[in-house]
Amino acid sequence: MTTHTAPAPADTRTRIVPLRPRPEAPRPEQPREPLLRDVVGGVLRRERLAQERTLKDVAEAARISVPYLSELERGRKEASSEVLAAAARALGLGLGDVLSLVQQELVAARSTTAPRGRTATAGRYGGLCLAA
Amino acid sequence: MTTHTAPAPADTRTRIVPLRPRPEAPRPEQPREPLLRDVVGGVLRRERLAQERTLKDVAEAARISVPYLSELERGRKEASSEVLAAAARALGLGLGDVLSLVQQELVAARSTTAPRGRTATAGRYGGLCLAA
DNA sequence: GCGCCGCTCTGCCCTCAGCAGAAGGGCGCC
DNA sequence: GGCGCCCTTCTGCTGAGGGCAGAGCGGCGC
Repeated sequence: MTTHTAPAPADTRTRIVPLRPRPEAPRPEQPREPLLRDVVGGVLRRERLAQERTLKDVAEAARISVPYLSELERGRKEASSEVLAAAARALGLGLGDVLSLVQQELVAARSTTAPRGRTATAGRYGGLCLAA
Repeated sequence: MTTHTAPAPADTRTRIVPLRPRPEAPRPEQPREPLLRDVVGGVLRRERLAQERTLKDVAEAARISVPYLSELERGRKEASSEVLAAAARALGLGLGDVLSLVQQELVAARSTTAPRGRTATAGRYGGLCLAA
């Protein structure tokens, strides 16, 4: 069963030209990236509090139940695309806004967790500066 | 370290200082923001193709089944936090990278869909320019 | 004390995430 | 020309978990 057939990389079937350098660090043990739903939940809660609104208020605006919104904010349930959009909307935000905030937190968390933390991350796609 | 006048930034649990003007356009109708899972799927597929890799390859790296990865890329199934992280990782990206790309697509889509489209969106949190 | 308000915990049901198996479709090989 | 391989997508199935109604708990005004 061993690699008798060889790596045989040259399956030249495809010739799409510009290959991006496939990341070949298989598992260099990047410890823990925070779980997305936690970060999203945190953002939602922070925004809600910043607006001084209650779970009930936002939940109704988003057409979801109060306990469920609570669970989302605490990162205990996974928000589907529709629910997330509704919740964001209820806070007067777009998906893009929420994602911005989430990203900021991810970056912040990473820099504290691994101060020299660099993945392929920012460098490549980095410069997205969306202005008004 | 207790700046006693200022709302100490020391902890995340900051006192919510300024109430943000609650968004009071309740919900007239903002017609269609693209569904998150579609955008995410598109990003995953594009990245995979850019690396010239197959579903099988990436699926194995992410420890998920091939058909399921296909569904994710096509936006037919919702990706949980863990699965999304695994898929991103399998492509050599972090969550932040994926979110960046997703956000870019959202912005792009919006500008085509609603050329004058402005929500509370970009203005407020706009300037996240993450550099190296 | 008592009731209200805001949040969280407890089950419950039914959708859907996630997968094994097999069916298209394209290209190389004999 | 046919055969077979590879990548992808479709078809059911099962168990996990999304989403909710209802009750429980601490705080504050009366």
